[in-house]
Order: sequence, then C-alpha cells, then structure tokens
Amino acid sequence: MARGKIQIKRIENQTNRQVTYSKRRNGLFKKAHELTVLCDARVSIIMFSSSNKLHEFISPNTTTKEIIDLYQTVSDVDVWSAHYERMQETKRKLLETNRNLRTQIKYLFPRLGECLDELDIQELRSLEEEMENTFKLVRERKFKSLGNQIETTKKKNKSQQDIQKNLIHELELRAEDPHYGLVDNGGDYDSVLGYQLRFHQNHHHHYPNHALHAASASDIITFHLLE
Amino acid sequence: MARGKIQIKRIENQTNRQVTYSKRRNGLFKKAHELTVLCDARVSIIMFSSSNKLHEFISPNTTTKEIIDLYQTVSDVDVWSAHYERMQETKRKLLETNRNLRTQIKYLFPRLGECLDELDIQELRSLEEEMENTFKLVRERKFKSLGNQIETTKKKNKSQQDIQKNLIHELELRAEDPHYGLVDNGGDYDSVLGYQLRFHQNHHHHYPNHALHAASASDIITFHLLE
DNA sequence: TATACTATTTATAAGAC
DNA sequence: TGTCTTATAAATAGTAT
Repeated sequence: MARGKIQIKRIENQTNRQVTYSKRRNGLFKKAHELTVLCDARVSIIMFSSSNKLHEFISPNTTTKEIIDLYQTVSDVDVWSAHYERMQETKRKLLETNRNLRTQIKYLFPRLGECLDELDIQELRSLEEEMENTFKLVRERKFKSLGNQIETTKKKNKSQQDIQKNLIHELELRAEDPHYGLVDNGGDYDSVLGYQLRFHQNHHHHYPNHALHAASASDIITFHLLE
Repeated sequence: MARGKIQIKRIENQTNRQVTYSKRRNGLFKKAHELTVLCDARVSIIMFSSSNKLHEFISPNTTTKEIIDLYQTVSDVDVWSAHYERMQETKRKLLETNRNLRTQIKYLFPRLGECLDELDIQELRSLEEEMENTFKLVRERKFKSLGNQIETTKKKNKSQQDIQKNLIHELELRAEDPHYGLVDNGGDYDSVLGYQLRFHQNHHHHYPNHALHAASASDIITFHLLE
C-alpha cells in the first residue's frame, strides 16, 4: 500500500532502493511499450542502476542501434566516441591537404615565370616537351568530350533515319492496302501502343547512354583538374 | 475520465494519438526522472513519434553520449559501425583525391624541382608565352575542326527533319482527303505520327544540351590551366 | 499544441510469503 | 530476487478550454 505521499528523493535504504528500482523499471518499460503500441512511436530506453547494471527497452519494431543512429542524425548532440572524433580530425586534415594541393596547382603555373631564372636551353627544351605533353593530355580529353558530342549527334541522325524508314514503310503499306490501319479500332490501339513503346525504348537505348558517357568523361576531367 | 479499460493497441484517430503521445511521453519522462532520483540510476530515453519527431530524456547527472558510450561498452552492440564505415569510405575517397592531385602536380611539372634553380627568367617568360600561344592555336584549330564536324552533322540532321516533315505532311493530307492519293485512315495514325514527332523533338532539345554542357565544362578546365 | 477537470484505471509501497 | 495483496497515490482518457 502506498501509505502517504511518496517523496521523490533518493531511497537511502539499499534494499528498498533496489526493490523500487526493479519495480519501477518494469513500470517504465511497460509504459514505454504501451506508448509504442498506442501511438505508433519508437522508444529506446537505456538505463544503469546505481550498481551499474545495464537494462534496456527497445520498441519491437526497431533496434537500439537504429534509434541511436537516427538520434545522432537528427540531433546536433555530439554522441561520438573518441575514435570517431579522431576520424573527423583525419577527415578535416585530408580536406585541408586537398585544398592546399588544389591551390598549388592553380598557382604553380604563373609562378613558373618567377622561379625559373637559370634554366639552360637543354632543360628548357625538355620542360617545353613536357608541357606539350600536358597540353596534349588536356587536348585529348577535350577531343574525347567533343567526340562524344559528335557521336551523339550521329546516333541521333541514325535514329531519324529509322523514323523516316518507318514513315516511308507506312506510306507504302497504305498504298498497297487501302484498309490498312483503318477500321478495326480495338486491335489498332494495341499496335499503336506497341509501336510507341518500341520507339520509346529505342531512344532510351541510344541517347541516355551517350549522354552519360559524355557526362562521365567531363566528370573525370573536372575531378582531376578542378576538384 | 478513464472510462472503460484502455485497450493497448494503436489509436487510429490521428488527433487522439497525438494527444496521447504527448501526455504519455510526459508521464514516461516523469517516471524516468523519479526513478533517477529515487534509485540513483541513470536513464536515457530516446523516442521518435510516428511523425519522426525526436524527444529525449536524460538523467540530470549524465549525458546521452555517456550513456550510449557505456551502453556500447557493456553490451556487444557496435553502435558506431555504420558511421565508422561511412567515415572510412569518406576517408578513402579523400585519400584517393589527394593521390590524384599529387599525381597531377607531378605530371604537370615533373622537372620543376630539378630545374627550379637554373631557370632564366627571360627564357622562361618567352617560353611560357610561346607555349600559351601554341596551345591556344592548337586548341582553336582543333575546336574549329570539331565545330565544323558538328555543324555538318547538324545540317544533315536538319535536312532529315525537313524530309520527315514532308512525309508527315503527306500522311496528313491523305488523312484529310481520302481522295488524295489513297484512302481515309480514320485519323488514328495521324495522332500517332504527331506524337512521335513531338517525342523526337523533345529528345532533340534535351540530349545535345547535355553534351554541350559537358564540352563547356572542359573549356573551363582549359581556361584554368592557362591562366 | 498545452492545460484543467474528473471518473476511472494503473502503478506501486510496504509487507508477507 | 519475484510475486501476491491491498491501501493509496498517480496516471490518464475523454472532454472542454
């Protein structure tokens, strides 16, 4: 019997405290479970007794890991372990290094003029050659990109030719058979759809591939030179 | 008033569910707080409502991070693995980018380190200028050449489109006038052809744009390298 | 949303087993 | 540790504000 108002303060008696912990823990978990079911919520309870015993509750439709995962995503609270923080630091350093390298690339070229005071003719020639190679690389990449453009246009040409052939074929069929494609509505519609579908798939097969190809080529360039 | 036994099953009424969630959440947190104080325990509650709103309770004498850290230590659940793996992947990618950038620098200026001290500023400047001019020339010539190719293909495209239009016009005329050349086809195929044409033009509008976009991206790269 | 009211249902403290 | 019991404190569903 709960005789008298319960005071919310630490239960000094070790045994009573332990018993109350056990009872109230069950009560808490029960409440949590009811909340889960009644309100379609996900609840995670992690608790440690004064003697550091672990007890946990987790809603049946999820896992503690999931909840914690979500928790760190949603909240701004830093729940990471030291390990993770170290990784964050590593990531930060790598990003900084990358930034520095990019800055170097940007500024190395202009600085050539300032730094190369004592280059003799031989070294100059080899440097020239190497720079030419570099230019070639850039040029080739660009050529590849433009080549893709041409390829795409050519493919488009090809497809247009196909359409033309179909149109001509259409005309020919009508010329041969005046009833072709006319009266029967039911069957007609199906064939129309069928044709449209094929047509559509055809396009899907050709253009996106090339578009993607061109895009990935330029992506590579962007990645290497600009990123 | 709690009229009748409460059924522990999902409250279908959206409003009631929300209200109950709010009330019971407070109740749960209150219980958790009482448990904390009465039994000298540490409690962490993380919960998400059905609308994915986050609510949490944490005992005053600790932090959620501490509880989760302890939880992972005591239980065998590796709470961090997913994030750890994500971080590893990020790190791997950054390192790769890093490598690429370094390679780039080495490739672009392989002899820079060797020649740095012996370069003549005059020679270098003229060299630089010359190389820039040369590269510009090549680039322009190449671009012009490729541009011609594209133009030619586009013209071919255009003329093919004209032919197509004529063919379609042909079909339309026959559709409108049964006595024109052939027989009435009921109009069904006209719409089909109309659709095909629109469809095709649609493609015309989209993919070449992407290709051009890719090309201009590589132009930007060239610009950066030369500047 | 939250807060107040109130008839009921629940939780639970203390004790006994 | 649980698990009854039981008197009493708390929680809360439905409602209104």
